[in-house]
Amino acid sequence: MARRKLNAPTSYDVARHAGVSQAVVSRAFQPVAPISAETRTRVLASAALLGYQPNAVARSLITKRTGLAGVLLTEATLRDTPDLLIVLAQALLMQGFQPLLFPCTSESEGGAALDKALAFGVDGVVSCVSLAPDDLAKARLRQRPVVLFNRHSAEPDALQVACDHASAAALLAGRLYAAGHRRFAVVTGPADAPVSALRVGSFLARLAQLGVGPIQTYEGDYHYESGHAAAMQLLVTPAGQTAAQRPEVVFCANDAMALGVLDAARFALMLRVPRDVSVVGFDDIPSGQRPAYLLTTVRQPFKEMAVTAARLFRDAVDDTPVAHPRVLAPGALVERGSAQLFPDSPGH
Amino acid sequence: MARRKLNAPTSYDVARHAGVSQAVVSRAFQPVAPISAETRTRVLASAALLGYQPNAVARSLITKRTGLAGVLLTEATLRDTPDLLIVLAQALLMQGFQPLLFPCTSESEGGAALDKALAFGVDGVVSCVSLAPDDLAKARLRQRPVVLFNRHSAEPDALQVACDHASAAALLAGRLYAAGHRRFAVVTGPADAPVSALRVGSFLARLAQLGVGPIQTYEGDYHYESGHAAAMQLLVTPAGQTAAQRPEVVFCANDAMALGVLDAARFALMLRVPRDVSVVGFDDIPSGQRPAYLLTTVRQPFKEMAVTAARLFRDAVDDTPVAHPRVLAPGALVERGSAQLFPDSPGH
DNA sequence: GGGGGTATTGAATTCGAATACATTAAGACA
DNA sequence: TGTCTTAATGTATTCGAATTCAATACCCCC
Repeated sequence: MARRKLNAPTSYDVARHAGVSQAVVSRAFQPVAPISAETRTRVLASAALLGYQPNAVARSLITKRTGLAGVLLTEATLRDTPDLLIVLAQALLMQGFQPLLFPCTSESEGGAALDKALAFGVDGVVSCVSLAPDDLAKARLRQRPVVLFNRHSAEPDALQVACDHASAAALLAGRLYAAGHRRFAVVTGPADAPVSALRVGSFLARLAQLGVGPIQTYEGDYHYESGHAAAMQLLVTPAGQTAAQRPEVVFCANDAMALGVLDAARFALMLRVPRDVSVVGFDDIPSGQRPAYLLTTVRQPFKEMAVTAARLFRDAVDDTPVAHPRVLAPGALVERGSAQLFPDSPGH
Repeated sequence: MARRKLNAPTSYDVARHAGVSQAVVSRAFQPVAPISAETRTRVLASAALLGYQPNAVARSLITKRTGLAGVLLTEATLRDTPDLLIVLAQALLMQGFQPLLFPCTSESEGGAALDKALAFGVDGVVSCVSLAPDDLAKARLRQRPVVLFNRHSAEPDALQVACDHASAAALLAGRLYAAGHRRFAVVTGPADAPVSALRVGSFLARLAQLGVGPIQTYEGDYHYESGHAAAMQLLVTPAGQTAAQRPEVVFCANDAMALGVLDAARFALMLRVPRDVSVVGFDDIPSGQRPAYLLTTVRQPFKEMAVTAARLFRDAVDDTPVAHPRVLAPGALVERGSAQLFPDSPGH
């Protein structure tokens, strides 16, 4: 490996220029250290003159801190809810950590991504992908905290911040039932998506509780197109069958698919929404808020979740004991025009 | 600062276990180094057993390489075109660099972000925000290459990959003119957005060339809402004025605003699109592709641009001379239903 | 004026892996 | 068999800042 020179000045250069020892230069850059005010200003002046900045790599070698936060997330998450990364990055920065990105193509890559993150010397990890118990154990062994974001671990003291998908989905199911709906269909996310399982599982459980069933299910992949395809299968009225067999409600594990369902229903199947069919999703992505969609959905309080996660993260990195390692944030039901939510509404 | 212990094994631990010197362990982990095949496998076996991974920080201290690529981008870019980050991250990973994120609230924060990135010891930077010549000079002094992504620098040997916004915008203007349109309005991005300036500037220049003018302009902020507001101002027909004064075409500096214009036109102003007004944008974001919008726009070849940028980046980091430091990728006109693009179409 | 304390400073060491250089072993060949 | 070459290994040093510990200076007060 070619030894490339960096023209960056070192603490020794500054020391020579300021007429002090290297140790003093080092101290001048720490917020609290045994150094007189005059010396500090003189050293900082020399440093500014020479354009010196402490070398983060050398510093990390001895402090065991890099100031890096590994952020694990799937491309699907990044694509569907870019806001999540934005607020998470902001929150981490606020706590003094720079987000180092580990994009994963699928949920199964979490372990490998964690290994990579640890190898990079991150101070800890915020994971928006699933991690096996073994992976968590490895991180713990290395003293690297892991905050699970919208992911769950059985370990009782694991740090986790999540939206209460289950409660929100159950609430939604109840609302739809109360509005008089009895024929439901569900579009799930990919089989390995834990969040989809939570949402769908809880939705179905609540309906079962209410005596509704059986419910037709379509396995999607979180993308718009799969929602479209799902609708084409779930909502067509085969020859000889009446519209009375058609589901009144399609619940989708995320908004992207719900938009696909909506478009397929309106533009391909010529159904009126919500008169002929109600469509509900999960996430509250921006496009669903537009007048062209007005999607009824559940909003995750990403901002609050991110701030909480970042705080948990910092406390864990600092070894500050945390009172509540598991935080569940309530999802907010956002009622818009894509679903019939009242029993007395026209059409019923 | 508390000296926290890391339970991670070091190369010395592996050396002891494998019965070799530390230097040999180091060599076992380099792809090409003077070490016998048997020794290497033995060392790697010991390493695997102990769970050893070379400490990236210590390695970086001597190799002057961190394997980190600073990625500077605005939150607006991340929100509107998350795909860009996805493909850019993938491309950088493919070249062996981990993306370290530096989100910027505005274009003006580029310099500060660059400083931070350099302080973190990144091997180089891919910047999707503007940088002043001074900033570029600083990075050059530190031997840290900077690849500008969709941003421009006057320096002749600056590394840059960009979409040819100007040509695409001019082409679009020509197409609209040829279709018979003569009354245009424009919604720009924020004043400090260079890409908006390019797109709008070129669009207007082409129209001026064709003898069209003057053209009403509205300064937006790249967000949906500002597009909506723009339409409410640009497309209303004040009392005593005829529809003949209304712009036939609204060109928006990005898709997000174009969707706002579209929705305002259809749902608030009750105009038919594209019969009453044509709306065109720039970016080809997913929501514009849906049947609810069918936005006519220009697609940037992000994938190719990202791959090119990552290759430039790697070559620059490796000091490999690059033949073409400035790459301009053509934008593709995507014709959909939101604009009247043919002279003989009904409505004219 | 001297003892005890405090505030600064400097010299030396440390972190963990990479590498220049020295050394040894093995094989080639006359 | 001895020399020369090449490959493999070990030893010692290096990267740059943080930190430990010793040394100094200064001040207070009896």
